[in-house]
Amino acid sequence: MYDVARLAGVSQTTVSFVVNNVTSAAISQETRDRVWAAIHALGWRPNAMARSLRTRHSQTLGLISDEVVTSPYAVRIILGAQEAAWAGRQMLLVVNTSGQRDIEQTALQFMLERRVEGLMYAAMYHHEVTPPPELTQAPVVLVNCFVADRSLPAIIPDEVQGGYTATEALIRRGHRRIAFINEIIPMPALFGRLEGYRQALAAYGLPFDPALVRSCHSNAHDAFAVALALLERDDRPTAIFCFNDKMAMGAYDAIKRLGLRIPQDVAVIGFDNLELIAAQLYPPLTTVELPHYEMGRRAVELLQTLPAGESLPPIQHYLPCPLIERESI
Amino acid sequence: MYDVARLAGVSQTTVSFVVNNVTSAAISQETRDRVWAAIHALGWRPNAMARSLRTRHSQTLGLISDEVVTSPYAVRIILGAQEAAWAGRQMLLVVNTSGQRDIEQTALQFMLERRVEGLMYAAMYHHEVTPPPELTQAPVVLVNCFVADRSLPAIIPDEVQGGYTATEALIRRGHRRIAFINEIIPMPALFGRLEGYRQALAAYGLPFDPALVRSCHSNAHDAFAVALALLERDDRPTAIFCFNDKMAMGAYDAIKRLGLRIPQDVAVIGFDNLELIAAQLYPPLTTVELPHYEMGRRAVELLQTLPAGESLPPIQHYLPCPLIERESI
DNA sequence: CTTTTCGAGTAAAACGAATTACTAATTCGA
DNA sequence: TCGAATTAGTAATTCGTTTTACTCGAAAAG
Repeated sequence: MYDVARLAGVSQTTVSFVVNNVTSAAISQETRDRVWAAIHALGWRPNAMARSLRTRHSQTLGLISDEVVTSPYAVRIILGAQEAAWAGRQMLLVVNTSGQRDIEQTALQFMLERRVEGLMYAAMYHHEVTPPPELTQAPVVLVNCFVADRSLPAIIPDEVQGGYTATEALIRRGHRRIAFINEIIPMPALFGRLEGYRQALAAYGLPFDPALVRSCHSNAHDAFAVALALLERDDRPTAIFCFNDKMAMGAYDAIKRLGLRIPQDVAVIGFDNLELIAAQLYPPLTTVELPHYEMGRRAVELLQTLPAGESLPPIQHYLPCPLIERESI
Repeated sequence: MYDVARLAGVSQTTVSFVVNNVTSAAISQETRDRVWAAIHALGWRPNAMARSLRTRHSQTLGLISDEVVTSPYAVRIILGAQEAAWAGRQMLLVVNTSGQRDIEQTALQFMLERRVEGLMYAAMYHHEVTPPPELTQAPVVLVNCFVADRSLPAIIPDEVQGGYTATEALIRRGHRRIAFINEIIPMPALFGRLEGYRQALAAYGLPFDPALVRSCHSNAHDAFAVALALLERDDRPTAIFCFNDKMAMGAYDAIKRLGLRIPQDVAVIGFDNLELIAAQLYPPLTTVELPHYEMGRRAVELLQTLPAGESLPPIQHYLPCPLIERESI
């Protein structure tokens, strides 16, 4: 900056004023032009560290994730966060901990040393977490996860509404016997979606038939077997709500194996909206989307609106899971 | 740091020496203990910006990607880069440009202002790129892409070897009539894999039959039609090499539709190793993996080994695409 | 004519560490 | 017993900016 000043024949202060467009300082247009010319001639570029040191603003947000980065399920959390950060002229510092506690700890230290202006702690799938206590040394928001006592702000998908939406979409298509192939490992999604399924049935005056609700591990292969069993009953369901798209893939196989057509004979609806599966299946799969992008975006926006020095109130933000209509129902 | 020094009854210099474990300075164990005690009592944490300003090391690498972050295809580039960066005590600054030129430009400025110690410019799929010229103001390496004149170092998958490996795997299983459903939009992968396919046939003394090589858009639906046509010939192939896993998904549908079995009647091999598809299909899909993780890792390692101030020689590093054996051949 | 007020800029003090060049006290070696 | 070496530490400078509190001359106001 001193070099630029010398070349432009002004003081370093003036260069700073020109670069930052400081309105309170009166600098003539002529001088501004000379300064900019000098800047370009020298190829000078401000040093963000010096600037941050002085202004005490790092313009940086930290994102610590267990596996989000790896998993196609939730990469969009990062994208949403990154685009929102970008809009606020901030950069995103990303660390994937692969679930290792020590990495998590160190990553947190690193980010705090870099004076991040906000922290996001994200999980690959919606579940309870126990983050390190230092997390609260910067404004923090949990993404796709929550702490047991709900003492930290969190952004999570509204699983109940998602289950309701999926079921309702089938009911509206005239289905009365709707099977639900659920996940078997206990997790919020399992309970929430089941609850939504029940609420939708109740809302439309349909009976809840326990025989139509099955559980298995959430992969195509296991769901194939369950769907087959379900479809070989005399009073087979006319629609299947699958806990996720991978299971829907298995259900497709079962339906085709029995020579039935989708959606004419059996409708299928999934959950997750994994483009790779949902859009590639034939017919394309109607599904409910987990609002990953939206969660990332909202998280950053919450952090950005925060007055300096304060932390976010421990509100649990439930984000809706929208219906993605394709051709399977 | 001054506060810590005061509490410990030493100078700020001493605190710095203790914190950084400076061996050239002789500080008694007793004093060290007192300093650490003061640090913990005050909850002091070094300020990375001040440190970087003074040391002129940002401990940061930048990763600019077009869509990598979004796409399940290549997220692993980031993971590989991040883990390698982590191993070198560096952090990764990630920006996804969504292919927009202006975002790319600004992101680059931001990163240069933050004095990144290295830059990676990554693409979602292997193709030619024209990055902004400022890219070379820091050591840079292209990942999964290259420039026309090969004047920048790049890390790219060895498509030819990949095509060869896939074809060879089928030949070794005894297949003699091997179809290849290729991508139709011109790109390095298309030409490379075809070349590998031809080389493998030649190496094993098999004739190249143009009738067995078809092209279509790389999605399940179009590949379904092509596979069907291929399998309805009198002299149908006993194996199909698909340009990618999505197309293999379509081939599976076609084979099952015709009542044929995989791999007994027709073997299928894919490319990409998209866990979501390859592992969920039945039978699980044997495929060739694009070394995304490895590319990210190698890129960072190249940057890390670089002496300060120098830039990498414009070597094009071809990384092998390993065979992932499952049950479809 | 003074006094104010502008306009156009400048000097100097932070920001929070790392680092260099010292000092003062002790120990060692012959 | 005296100079050299070692031990234990400190003062002051520096990194590259932002920002506050000036200055200095000219025009406007009274």
